[in-house]
Amino acid sequence: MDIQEELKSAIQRAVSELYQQESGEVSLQPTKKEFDGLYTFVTFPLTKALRQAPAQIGQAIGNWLVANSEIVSGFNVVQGFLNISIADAAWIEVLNDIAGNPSFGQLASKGKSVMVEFSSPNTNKPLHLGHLRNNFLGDSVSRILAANGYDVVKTCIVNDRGVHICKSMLAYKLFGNDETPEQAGMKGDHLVGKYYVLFDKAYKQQVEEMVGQGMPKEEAEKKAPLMLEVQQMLRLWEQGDPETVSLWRKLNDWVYTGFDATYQSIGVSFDKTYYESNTYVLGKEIVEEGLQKGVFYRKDDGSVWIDLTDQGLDQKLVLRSDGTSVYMTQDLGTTDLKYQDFHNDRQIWVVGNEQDYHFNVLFAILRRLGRPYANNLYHLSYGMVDLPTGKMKSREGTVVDADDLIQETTEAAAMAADDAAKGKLDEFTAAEKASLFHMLGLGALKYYLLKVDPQKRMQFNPAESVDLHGNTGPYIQYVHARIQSILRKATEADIALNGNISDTQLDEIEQQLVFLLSQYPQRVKEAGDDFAPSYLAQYAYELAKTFNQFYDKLPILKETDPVKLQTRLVLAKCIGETIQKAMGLLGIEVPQKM
RNA sequence: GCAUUCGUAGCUCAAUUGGAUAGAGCACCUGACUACGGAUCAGGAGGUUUGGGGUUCGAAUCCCUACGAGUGCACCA
Repeated sequence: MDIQEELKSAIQRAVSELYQQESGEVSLQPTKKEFDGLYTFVTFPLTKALRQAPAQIGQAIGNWLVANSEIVSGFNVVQGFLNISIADAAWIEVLNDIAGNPSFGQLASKGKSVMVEFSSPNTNKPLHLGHLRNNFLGDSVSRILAANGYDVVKTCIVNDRGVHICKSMLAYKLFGNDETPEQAGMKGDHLVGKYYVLFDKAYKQQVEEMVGQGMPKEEAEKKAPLMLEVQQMLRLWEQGDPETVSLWRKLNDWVYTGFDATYQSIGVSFDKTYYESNTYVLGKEIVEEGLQKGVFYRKDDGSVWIDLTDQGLDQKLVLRSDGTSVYMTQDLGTTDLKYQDFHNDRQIWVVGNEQDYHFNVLFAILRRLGRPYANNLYHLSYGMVDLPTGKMKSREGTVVDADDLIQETTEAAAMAADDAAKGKLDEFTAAEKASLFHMLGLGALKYYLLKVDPQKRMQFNPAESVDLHGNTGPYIQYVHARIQSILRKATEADIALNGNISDTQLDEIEQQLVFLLSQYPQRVKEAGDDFAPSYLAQYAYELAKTFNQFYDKLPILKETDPVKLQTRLVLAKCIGETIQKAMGLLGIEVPQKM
């Protein structure tokens, strides 16, 4: 039973019977805590059409509902707000429905597919905090879309070629002495990152020396021997020079091994990985096509452009005068390629907001080219992650490394367990403990990054991110463990959960909990519509918090009335399952014990 | 300069998309049957939603404006 839908249609009937008018779409909102009731109907919008005072309308509809709807048990009117209370019997029916539906919250298949592209790292350095926000968002949005009934394809485009990786390659060639990750005792991505930093140091030094000898800085930056060598290396790579290519392979392989370990550690995977070294030449045919269609135009020097000034955008280059492609050309090509590979109904990119303009232009071009998919593209843009000390800058060494961060949060969880778990983990093996602490540490981190609106720039406070109290991942994980403990005790006491609860009187907080549970599918939908994991983070917290209040207020196992005992156990079980599902959509696992 | 995003408690974030007395957590105070798991719960204090104007029954939310912050405006990716 869907109480909300029934209420809506009941209100529509009320309006048409009482006033002989159509109310149109009825929208309900949760009642504020200080008032009685769980659903609120706002009557202000009806005042004009019905020519009555808001409170009068509320009274009339309220009376009608109590008289004509079985699910409505009472109401009160405050100004123009009609607060509606629902009968216990209806809540129990809802709870029985939820308890009997294993796929509660999984919405019906849409018969449509969506591609989510995220992560998309460069291969010259390890993943850092900013990447984590990206990965967590992309992974979570993929799960949310799947729960919304889409077939989801997760992709990653690895930027494995270009000047940046040549910098690491050159530094390795000059200073590396054939060092391997094993010898260095480092993950491959960290080792390659080390040489990237070394390059930058050596390069800066060269530039400084040249400036000291009187050369303007800009000129020195271009003419520094190291930079010239990097560019030569890139040319050699493009020509397929065997030595260069083999060095490139070696370093990239190390990086991939390192990335794989990180991805596995954070629980992220992809259905398909594209490599830019394979796709960077794509898009030139599209430029031809655009010229023929008159979407693009060629300048005298041979470069190709599109004029988007009528859309408030600029003129944009799509092909250089020497015939080589730019970023935009490649993205046109890969977008087409991805569509040819999977024919997804929608494509989503999880990319930082510094590329907002790029995606505006990309989508505009694809629309003008008449691509059939062009109206179903979406850039999930997210803000940067700042440190309390300011902005992260990789060259200044102020980045927070992803692997280090996960290790720190895991250690924090382990330390907290020492004084909090108090013997509950005694039967755990060392490996089980390690995996639990990883689950908790990662849960803290993911929750911390996902609970805020993606669009907003956010601040990362290391101390807060490992906090396990209050509005945090571990708080919610704790509630799940707590519920499992209760259910275990029930089993030990031979209390069977027969699932179907008979009518009984519910406490206010129990109603509140069933109400929250019943909201879950709608939250899943909203999170999918808005690509907003934060909705589910908040939902999980709200559910966990309300459960704790319930737990504190009412006995469960100590309850003597068998019907109430049964009701509370089923309620607890459903809350545990829903917490697990909601957290699962954030990519966060929940423990049986902690 | 142009474009764009943002500005909410001391700090980090919410606010069901225009609804009621703007809510949580952290930090700070005060309390809770020797815990059905205290990684908890109850309470206190903390706000002119950056300032100013407008729209309307009603604005943190929409419009205008000033101020402040971020990002983008490469024949880089």
